[in-house]
Amino acid sequence: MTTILLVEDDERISEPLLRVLGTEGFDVVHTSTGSDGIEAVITRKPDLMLLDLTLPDIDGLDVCRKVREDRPELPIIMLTARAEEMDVIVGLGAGADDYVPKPFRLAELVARIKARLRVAQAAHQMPRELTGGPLRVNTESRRAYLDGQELELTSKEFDLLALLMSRPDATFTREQIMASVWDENYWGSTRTLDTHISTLRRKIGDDSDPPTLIVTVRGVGFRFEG
Amino acid sequence: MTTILLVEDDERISEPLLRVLGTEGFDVVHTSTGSDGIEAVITRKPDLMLLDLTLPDIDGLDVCRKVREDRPELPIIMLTARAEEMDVIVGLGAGADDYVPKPFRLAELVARIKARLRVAQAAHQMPRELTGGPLRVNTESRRAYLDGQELELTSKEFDLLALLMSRPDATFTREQIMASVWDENYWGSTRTLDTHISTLRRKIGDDSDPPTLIVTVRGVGFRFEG
DNA sequence: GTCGATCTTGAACAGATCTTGAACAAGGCG
DNA sequence: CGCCTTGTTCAAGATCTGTTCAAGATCGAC
Repeated sequence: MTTILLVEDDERISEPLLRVLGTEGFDVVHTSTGSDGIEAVITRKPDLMLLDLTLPDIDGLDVCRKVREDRPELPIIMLTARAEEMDVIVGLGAGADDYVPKPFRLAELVARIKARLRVAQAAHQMPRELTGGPLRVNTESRRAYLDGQELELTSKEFDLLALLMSRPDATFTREQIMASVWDENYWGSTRTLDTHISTLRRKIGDDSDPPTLIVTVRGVGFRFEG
Repeated sequence: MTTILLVEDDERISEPLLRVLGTEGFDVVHTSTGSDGIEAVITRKPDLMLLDLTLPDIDGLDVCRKVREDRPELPIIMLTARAEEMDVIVGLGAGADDYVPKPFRLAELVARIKARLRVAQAAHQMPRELTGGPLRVNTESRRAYLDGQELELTSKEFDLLALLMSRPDATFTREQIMASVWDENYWGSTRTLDTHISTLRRKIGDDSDPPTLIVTVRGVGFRFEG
């Protein structure tokens, strides 16, 4: 569950926001003051923070800096009263990730929130892990594991497995696979692909008959089933 | 000098933008088509990319994805014709860092550009001290230690080791290493890299067979395992 | 310019990896 | 069932890759 912290004292803004974010499936924590907001960052560990620039107690920029000390990676979106203020904020370099001038369209803010969350996620789980069945594949380190134990795959075998596992349950045609794992215009008119599928199946322990992990789609290609 | 690449075919938008960005002290490269844009990313090495969603040749989203393959860290700001399109873009997850709906205030766009550059810079700062296994590397003093004892590394050897250790367990392709330690467009079609890996391994005492610190990923490149 | 350090290059080797064809198995269709 | 097509497996050999060495080129300090 994704938790969003909203620090905003103006109810005319917070009320509709809470409603929309709720329907979008987010878990929303709301505070009206900066100090409560800082506390909530620690206690509620939000995935993203929406921060009003003008708060009754502490300046939003100071809240931002304070939060940055503890959670430098937390995505923070600043809500500013006027677009002109953005220059100032950026100049001050408080460390917000995004700035949305009020008034804003709710859909736009939601889009920005999702964009920010996606970027944060991408940056954090940089090791792109593909899992399916007993297999785990890390495309960054180029290692593959069967039941937690590392497999010794060759380059082609790894590419092949990673491709199939990138879209589990999707059937890849032989042409697609050749174009992706081999060269775009390579045309080994032979049994090359089958041989690799064969050794790969053996290495990943897919020895039932017919195989259950890498499934043959006769006349078309292959499919990975997690 | 900070270089910004603007990919935009509509002159009513690009013309004022070029002017403002120029006065802001940026070095601006302008292309009108997506394919020229992709080329400019490689040849001009921009620090940030402004990308129109609708281009005469390639869809802006495809340009974005293509660029992401080579330069995953390049900040990309998408210019979208209408705010409503943002939802779509975000949903498609092409990997832009920010989305600015047209029409936009120039000051706001400039603010966003500066914010994005600041974030990118902060994220890029290499940690001064890298450790892994018996090795410790200080990128500031450019010294490396093996079990606390200083190593005598040449410049290339140091860069190579620092690069590999900057992301332990990540496999770097030969191309990535050459682009990073040597020049972007250097193409020593020879065994240069291997020779350096070889001497580096000897110096860091990685003499088991196969080596355990700098691991060969056959057909791809190398990986540091701490 | 000279000298030493560093970097690059090509050759030779070892070994891993890939490809190929053949033989066989399995499915599809009349 | 018989025939054709398609997929699987195997072993052999071709090809590709990485390692190391030694020599030559280049660079930088003096």
